[in-house]
Amino acid sequence: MRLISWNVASLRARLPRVLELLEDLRPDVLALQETKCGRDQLPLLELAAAGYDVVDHSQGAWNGVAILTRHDGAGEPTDPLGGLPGEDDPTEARWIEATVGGIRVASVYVINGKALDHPDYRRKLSFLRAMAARAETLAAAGPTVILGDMNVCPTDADCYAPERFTGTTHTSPEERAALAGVLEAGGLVDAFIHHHGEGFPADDPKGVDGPRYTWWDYRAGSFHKNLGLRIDLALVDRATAERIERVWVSREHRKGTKPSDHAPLVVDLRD
DNA sequence: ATGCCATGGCTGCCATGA
Repeated sequence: MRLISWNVASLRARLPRVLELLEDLRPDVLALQETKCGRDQLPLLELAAAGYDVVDHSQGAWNGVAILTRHDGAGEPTDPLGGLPGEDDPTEARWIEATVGGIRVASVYVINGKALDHPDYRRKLSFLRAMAARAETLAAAGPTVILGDMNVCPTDADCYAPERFTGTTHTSPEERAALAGVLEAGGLVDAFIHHHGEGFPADDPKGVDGPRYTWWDYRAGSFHKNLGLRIDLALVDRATAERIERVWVSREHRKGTKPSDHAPLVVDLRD
């Protein structure tokens, strides 16, 4: 079973690249973030023609998450739930979950936070606390995989220049503790680290398992200089972690025409 | 210190991103 997490930064703008990924990698599950379109604007016909069903939690111009499932894949999505229980602003579309192939799968786009003294930063921490509560509930009920853009670098090794991020979002101790709280509450592991260990190098992005980072700024040639962040994660329960065959980042899908600034994170599970 | 690039919304810029 193959699950992929990808922040596409507009599904409509990225549709050719999404269709390319579906054909190239044939995931059973594709968790999308930042679809940035209303439900009535989703390219359902094109995705169906590619062999995929969609469950979504859409807002309009901002945010938006979805879970795509392959028709002949691990199973149809059942019991979709849009919105994170306990989130402080339900009008922001940042969480969708559904059961696929016996796993409760969530696609999440965590609040950016903007700056440590911005109200959104407090909301980011609050959102992560609500995620922890949800992770605990889901993991108690069965196999759980939370895929998405966490907007937090778990450690300094997940940031190309941690010294430049002191006093900003994404690397603050509070955010890291809040993210760690999600893993602790659910008894989950970071699939990439579980598979590769903390020592996976950030300076060999062209290696067989791809880069450590999942995001690079569009500007200043950051991608080609490998100035990136690892902020897109797959959080999985310990039993499901035993099924991990490979976890890797597809650098190829960050290249080429009109790429997203995020690369897809691929999780391959043994059946 | 700011812009670098890219998206959407509303129409020549502003908001957002990480």
